[in-house]
Amino acid sequence: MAFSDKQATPQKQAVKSERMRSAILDKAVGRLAELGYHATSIKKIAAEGGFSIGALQHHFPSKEELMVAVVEKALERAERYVLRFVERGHTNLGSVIEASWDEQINSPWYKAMLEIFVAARTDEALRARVAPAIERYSRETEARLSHLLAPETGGDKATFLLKVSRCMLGGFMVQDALAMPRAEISAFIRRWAEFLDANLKGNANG
Amino acid sequence: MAFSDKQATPQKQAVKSERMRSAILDKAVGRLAELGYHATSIKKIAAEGGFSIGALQHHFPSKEELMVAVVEKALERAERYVLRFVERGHTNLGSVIEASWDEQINSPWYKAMLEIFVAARTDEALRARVAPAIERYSRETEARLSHLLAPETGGDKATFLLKVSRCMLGGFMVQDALAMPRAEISAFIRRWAEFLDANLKGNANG
DNA sequence: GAAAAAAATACGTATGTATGGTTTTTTATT
DNA sequence: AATAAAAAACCATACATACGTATTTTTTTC
Repeated sequence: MAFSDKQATPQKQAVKSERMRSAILDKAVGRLAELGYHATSIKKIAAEGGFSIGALQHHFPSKEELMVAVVEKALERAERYVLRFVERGHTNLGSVIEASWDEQINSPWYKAMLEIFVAARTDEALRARVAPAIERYSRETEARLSHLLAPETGGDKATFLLKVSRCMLGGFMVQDALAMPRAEISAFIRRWAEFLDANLKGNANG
Repeated sequence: MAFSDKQATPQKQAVKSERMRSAILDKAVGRLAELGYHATSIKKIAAEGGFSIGALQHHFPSKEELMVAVVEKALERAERYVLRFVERGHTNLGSVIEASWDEQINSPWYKAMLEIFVAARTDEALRARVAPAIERYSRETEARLSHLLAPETGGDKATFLLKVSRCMLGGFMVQDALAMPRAEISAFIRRWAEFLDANLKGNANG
């Protein structure tokens, strides 16, 4: 018993630590999605999350460190989402995109990531930390998808249109969706999904 | 002489005022594009522009007022740009888009507008002021373009793909272009332009 | 001399981080 | 096995700085 205690307890700290880290990240994402980058402060995250500034600083020594961690976790989630879709056999891009609009783009994690991306455009140090994660995600996901998505068309065109769709949804949310009623938004997304499928089924060039 | 002076000068104040207004807007755009929304302060604009905070406050009583003015002027410029293109007879969307990437999306005015859009997502008051301008721009531009762009296809599909392109370029700049070498960026844009033209020349369904 | 424009300063608030102290968990010693 | 030392996790406060705006004063235009 004493023996097993000594072997079991050494993980207690690591578990607690990981739990706190995760809680901080969740709160950070919530605040970023709701308030935006420039209104999301370390103090607000701590206060609203119920943990101290000291604890936050211990796990993420600076705001930059925290933001990088958010992006990395958000990209992991996005990667898992797309792969899960494809591995289930949904090879038509249209339905993937239409579902992504609700479940991905409009999720707190994506919105938080977007805030950080925009901040990174004008923050050299932040961009240098974030860019590799984006690049890796983009490369790996596309490589894995290229032979899974619509294999009869070679996958190349599908991969291209997936990237286009990703950009399109992101830009749409930032620009147009800001001033558009819900019904129009989903109609627009649906039309794009239909356009995609029609374009991928018909021919194999591209 | 005194008489002619009195008649010539009554516009002096209005001219000066307009000049100052325009100078402030230009500096604001420059700072927004370079530093981002949260690092663009009234004080920095004033200091770097060489005018006092009082002058700035006189023309734009609040930061929100200034941001709204930037968006309105930016949208005017964007509208003029597209219309000029089409009125010159460039009816193939691909070339419009390819040129837009360099001349529009990567211009300070667009970058500044994007910063404000993103800020507006989480700033209810700002969004309420900005949304009508976006909506008007979107509506009017598309209405005027729908019968000018690729009229043989009915214009509807072309208008749709123009909107898609706008969103795509915006999202691309925010997300992917952040971590992409220049050569890859322009290759991607070119491929999209070619895809557009192929898609609009071939058939008229959509 | 009245009005508009521009300037200067002051105020309250919030930010990110550095610092020093407390508690909890782990490791080492006996 | 018990306990002391070390390390990791957590906490509270202080500091320098920057923000947007309100206020008051000066200058320019009419």
